Amino acid sequence: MANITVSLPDGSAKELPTGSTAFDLAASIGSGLRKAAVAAVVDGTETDLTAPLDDGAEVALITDSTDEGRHVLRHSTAHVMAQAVTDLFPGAKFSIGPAIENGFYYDFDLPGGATFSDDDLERVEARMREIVKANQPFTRSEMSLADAKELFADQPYKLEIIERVEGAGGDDLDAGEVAGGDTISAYRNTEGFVDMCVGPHVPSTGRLGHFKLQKVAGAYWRGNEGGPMLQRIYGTAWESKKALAAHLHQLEEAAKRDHRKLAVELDLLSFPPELGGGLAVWHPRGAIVRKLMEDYSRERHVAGGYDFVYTPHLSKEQLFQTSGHLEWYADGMYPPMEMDNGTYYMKPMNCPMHCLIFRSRQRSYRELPLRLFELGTVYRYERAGTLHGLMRIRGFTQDDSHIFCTRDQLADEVASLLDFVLSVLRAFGFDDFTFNLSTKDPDKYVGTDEVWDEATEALREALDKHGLEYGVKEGDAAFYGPKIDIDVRDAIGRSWQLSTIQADFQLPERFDLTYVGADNDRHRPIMLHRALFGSIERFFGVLLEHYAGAFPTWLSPTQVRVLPVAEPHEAYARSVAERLVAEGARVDYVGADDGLGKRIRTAKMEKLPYVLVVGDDDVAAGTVGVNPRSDHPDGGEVQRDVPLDDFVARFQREVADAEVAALQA
RNA sequence: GCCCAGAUAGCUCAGUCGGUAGAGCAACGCAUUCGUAAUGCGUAGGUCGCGAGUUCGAUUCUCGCUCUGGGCUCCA
Repeated sequence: MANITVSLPDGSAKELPTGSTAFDLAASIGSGLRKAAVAAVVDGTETDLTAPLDDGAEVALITDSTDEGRHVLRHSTAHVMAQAVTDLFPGAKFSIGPAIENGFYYDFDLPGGATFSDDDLERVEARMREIVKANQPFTRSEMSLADAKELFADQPYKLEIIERVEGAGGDDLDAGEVAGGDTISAYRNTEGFVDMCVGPHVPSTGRLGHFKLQKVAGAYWRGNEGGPMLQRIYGTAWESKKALAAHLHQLEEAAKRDHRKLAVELDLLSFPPELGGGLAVWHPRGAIVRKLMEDYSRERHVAGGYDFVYTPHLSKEQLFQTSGHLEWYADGMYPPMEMDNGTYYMKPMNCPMHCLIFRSRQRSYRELPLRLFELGTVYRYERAGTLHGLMRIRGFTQDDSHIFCTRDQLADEVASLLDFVLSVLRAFGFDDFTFNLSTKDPDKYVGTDEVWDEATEALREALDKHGLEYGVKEGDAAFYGPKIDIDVRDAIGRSWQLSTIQADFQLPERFDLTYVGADNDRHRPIMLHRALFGSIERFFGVLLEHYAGAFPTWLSPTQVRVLPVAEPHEAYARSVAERLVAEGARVDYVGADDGLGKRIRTAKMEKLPYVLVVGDDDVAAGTVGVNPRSDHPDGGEVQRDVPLDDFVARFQREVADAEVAALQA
């Protein structure tokens, strides 16, 4: 019997009997690898473990605790879910079911337009466990397009995918479904269930099991709002019970940081139903944090050479006709208000008003770049289903600026903006950024192609000059120009889009903005739209989750709470509080009506940076007991008998250092 | 806007197979005066999200609306 020789990623070679599979290879290397392998990469292509290897093949095994391995587990689990659903709901049509980050989903069309309920999830999950227990093999087969159409004759969504493959000739494929070309692959795990899929899959359903179905949702077929709505089930799947438990635990931790929950617990703000969806009121404790953020923003903008302006919240329709918003952005605007002298709209953006300020008198090239800055509150009609706490609301304030400059100034201006943005974001504890360049939406833009190309090129150049890596989002630009969006990653790894820098050659044209150049001719300025926080509300929400409600001392609503041990110490405690107020701290005092333990606990729940406890010793010696928050960089241990002057000095240094660090960031 | 789920005291939640509701925490009062994450006792607090319908009777069943949560689409 002849042997084959395959090479491994480490460069070594392995000899195996002819007909051996990647699974045999794994088993020959060791039992650990045999258990961990879920698929293989053979000569650069992901392949089932059960496929026979050719002589001379380069083989790398995919193990279950890698991203690729989990992808295989999740995709296979999605198949099992589809099988379970078709068992429980005879006649159910299935469309696509890919692996996604941390899990998978599958979309179904249930007979008679039926929908899933939460109870169905349990039934489906139970059936899935039976399928896993039955350890059914995943068997791959390949067939022509014509045969595939016959096989999936009663699966209209699969047919549509096949027909798309026919029409597209390999382009525009559905990820994870088909490989392209004129062959379709399918995986069968019982006579009754076969699904079209490129694979690879685990050898058999018994390899799966550490999964949990999470939620049902509606989802449009191919994401098309006009198309049918399918029923989607989301699930998560992992390589081990431990990994699954860890993921579920992380979800719980994330839920504890939810800004909506923290906002209630810490009495920061609320969304009264009487106001309507997506409209918030800021309570004193939230408002002070917001004010500190805004003050900081203003300081930085003063230093950055910005001029401050204010503009109203609504305008006659003519303004938004000139700007193009009524033509291109009407869906995002509140409905019009009819008044005796015309039709008014709430402003969805500040830019048209800033254009009016530019145009209010003749401008000289000597004034450029002119940077108009406003904490401008805008109103956008977000569809009801899209609202989400502070992250997506209908009335919000942007730290907005419009910079009018010459073409020559554009590149430098964008480059210095990038520095400015990053330094402001770093001041709030973010240091992991992602950049995206959004290009023209071919269906929704104003202006000529040349101008768009020039603006896009200017942004690209600025990013390149900074040596920043960035993604490109084709067709994601605003209607008036391309943009750079900056996403930040928070303390638990979630990504949020905050800042935006947009180049605009259109609004200066539409508003007929000009400046007089050194040559005494009139020229058209270029406009940059930019927001650093993006929306103060969203930024605050992200910040709240980033810090899990424990704001750094300089941002904390209450920085210090003073607690007397018992009644005799109250006068001294008050004098400590007064001293701290005089030194510029935000301080409160809680008398000895409750036990000390209780009051400390309450302060800890409120996530206060410092609790000062004073008793007999402190009254006698002019000292305090310092109990810092457990996350304090100098350690969270209680220190007794600290001279009040020492604490004041420490506190002031800490706040000043944070501000200096922020300003220098 | 579309699909699913939900709304009971300030907060977290229980409950009513249709006979108008209960706990813990918080609030308030009294007692306690205590050295670092919950002192004890008591009081008050709810047209059970809003509006219709069915019913002798609806917080409970049905429908509509509002708001909320999870998705889709869209977006700062």
